[in-house]
Amino acid sequence: MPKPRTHPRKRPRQARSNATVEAILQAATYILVKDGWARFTTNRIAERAGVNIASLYQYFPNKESIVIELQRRHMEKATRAAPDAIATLQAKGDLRALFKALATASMEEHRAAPALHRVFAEELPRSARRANPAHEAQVHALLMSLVRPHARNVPDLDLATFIVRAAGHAIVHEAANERPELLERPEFAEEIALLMERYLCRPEPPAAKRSKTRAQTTRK
Amino acid sequence: MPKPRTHPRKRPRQARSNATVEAILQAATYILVKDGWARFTTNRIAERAGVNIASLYQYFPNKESIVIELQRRHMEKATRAAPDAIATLQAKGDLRALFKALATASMEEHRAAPALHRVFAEELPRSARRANPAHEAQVHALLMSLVRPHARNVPDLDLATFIVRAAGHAIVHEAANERPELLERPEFAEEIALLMERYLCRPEPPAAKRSKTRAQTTRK
DNA sequence: TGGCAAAGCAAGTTTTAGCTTACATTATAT
DNA sequence: ATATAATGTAAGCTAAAACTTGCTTTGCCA
Repeated sequence: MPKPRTHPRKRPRQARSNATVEAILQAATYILVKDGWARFTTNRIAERAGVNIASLYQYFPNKESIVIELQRRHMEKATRAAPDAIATLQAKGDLRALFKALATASMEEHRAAPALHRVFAEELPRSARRANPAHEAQVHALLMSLVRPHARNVPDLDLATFIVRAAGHAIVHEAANERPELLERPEFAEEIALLMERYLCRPEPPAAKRSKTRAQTTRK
Repeated sequence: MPKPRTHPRKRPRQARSNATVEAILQAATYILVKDGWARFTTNRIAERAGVNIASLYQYFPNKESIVIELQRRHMEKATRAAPDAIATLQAKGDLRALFKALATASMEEHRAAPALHRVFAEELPRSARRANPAHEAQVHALLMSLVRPHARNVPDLDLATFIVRAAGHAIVHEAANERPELLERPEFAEEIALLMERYLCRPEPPAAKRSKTRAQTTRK
């Protein structure tokens, strides 16, 4: 039994083959967005791209590799804008501003390619999903470091960071799917930022049971 | 061309056939949870259930109907517990307590069948998903009515409700998938409740630009 | 106890998706 | 301009998945 292929047989070298690859990816995007994963077949992709199915298999070893390339490109675009947004905002030193910027960036990203984003997040079978725990952990650590200096009276910062990340992502994602008009409203980003700020920046704890005023807890 | 079947050919009438149906659903659950949608095939289901594939097609008109029945049963179980939790908590009249109870209920539900829940939420193709906008709208309206009496200085309650719902659901769901141990910790529910309460129960607005102390805005 | 409906099954049929083979055409470099 | 690599395609193969047909067995009830 021939082991399943893992690399493309050829890499596009001339302009013509490059165009072929682009056509394939464009057709793949179209089909994925319009018809979903269930009807995402190599035959259909090749047909819509106007290239022969065999050509498709010259540049992609298998079906999965196509969707992986789509995700790679998407991620590339998405992460290009993030760092400077963070840097700019960290200077301001304001939790609210930070989250507003993050929310806005996320909203823009979703607005740019809402359907594709939905498919990546919801519709791909687990096998085709970027299982990238390292990246996830990195994001988590970064967010936590951003938040730490401004958090007030948060007993478990790791937990809080988890909550903030999950909530932030899901809110924008849900909005993109169910209420796309929200992505156009700046107040939406403001509300998200407010949610985060009020959660992370808490008043002095009720001073347990006995001590009424003390309470300088910054434990851990 | 024979139109695609939509109803089962037979309904189980005797004990034996009833057991067959149960075996099918049990096997379907197992496969869905263990191997995911991609390997969720009628042949495999029948094999694991120990029944003939043709028998399966006596009681289920097609593959989708199996997963739909699974979802129906799951929802049935899940919604049985909700109403009294709400009723009990509405009496208390405390936003924090309400959200803590809701979060706890959600956590328990996820804990009971985490894998199945994940599959329903993430892995099913759109065709097999319960597209039930009416139900969604109902939940939204209910939550908004629960929250309204306690919200303070929330300019757009509909938006806030959307945010709260999306966030609440996603946080528990993410936890179930990535940090299942959180589902065991009561503080987790407390943190979620805190997130909601602090977001919905806001201090008097900063009184625009000039007036320093006044500010009794409850606009809209 | 025999007749009939319910239940069950072996062994298909059909379709289609993923992928390959074998050959034809086009570009590049010398 | 011609050898050679790059690119393209027609026509399949293979396997598996959804679903049927035709028949046998089981249970119910008079």
